Amino acid sequence: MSSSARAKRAAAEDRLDLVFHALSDRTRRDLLARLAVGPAMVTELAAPFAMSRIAVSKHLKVLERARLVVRAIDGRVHRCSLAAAAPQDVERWLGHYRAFWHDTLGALARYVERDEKNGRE
Amino acid sequence: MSSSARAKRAAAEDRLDLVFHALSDRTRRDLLARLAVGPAMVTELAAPFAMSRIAVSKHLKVLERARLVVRAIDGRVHRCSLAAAAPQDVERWLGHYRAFWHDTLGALARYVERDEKNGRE
DNA sequence: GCAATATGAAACCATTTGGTTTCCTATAAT
DNA sequence: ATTATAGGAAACCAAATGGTTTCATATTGC
Repeated sequence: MSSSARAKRAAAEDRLDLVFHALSDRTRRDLLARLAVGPAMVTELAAPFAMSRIAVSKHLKVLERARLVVRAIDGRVHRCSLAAAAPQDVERWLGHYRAFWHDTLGALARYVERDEKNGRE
Repeated sequence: MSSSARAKRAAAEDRLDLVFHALSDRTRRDLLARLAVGPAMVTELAAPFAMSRIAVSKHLKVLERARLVVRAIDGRVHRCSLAAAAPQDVERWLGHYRAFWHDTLGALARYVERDEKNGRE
């Protein structure tokens, strides 16, 4: 149980790595913005950018790994769309800091405390 | 005006790059968590980690560049603390996606629209 | 069947990243 | 004055990033 909890925690950390890294690139944020308007295929997504289609394709893969984007393959067309579900772990993580920034300190301190108990490393 | 608006926007984008990148590393997130408990000097911050002080120092520099952490030099001691102010741009950015994920689509579409008008690129 | 299209795979390249170790410089403390 | 302490700087290294180009593979349209 403690071991599975640790495993789950490690996975959540990985997800945070993936999501934050995915968001740290302007091109990828632009792709998300475009996808927010509606689904699109890869070529369509790549068109507005001053870089090769392959480069955009790689960015899409990063977004997919972070599970921010999903892809439905239909014949030769790959239709990409924003993942419907919010990244809960990210929201949760940021929530603690928002609490800190807004009402100064309490919530995050509690978070860290809980964290220690939960057998971090 | 439109040129200065563009410049400001580019700066905001850079900030997003910096902040998201800073958050994409587990060590750095752990540092933030530690700092949320209270200010600390570099050696103190480095102690719990299985890496050199210099490595932690570099991570701190990344957090500083993203303006998530500030440093007050007092004699030979560098006292680091969480930046008091929330990264507004980040909050704003995420806010739009939160809106999308929660009430599906509307807010983000509006965001993108406004974005186009505001002379992106 | 054949040409055009949508896409990925592989190999490559320069730069950045996350680490290290080995110095060097201030400031304290005794 | 000497020694211990807090810290950065520089040089280095392996691995990951963000690009590229070239080639390969399905699918679709005629």
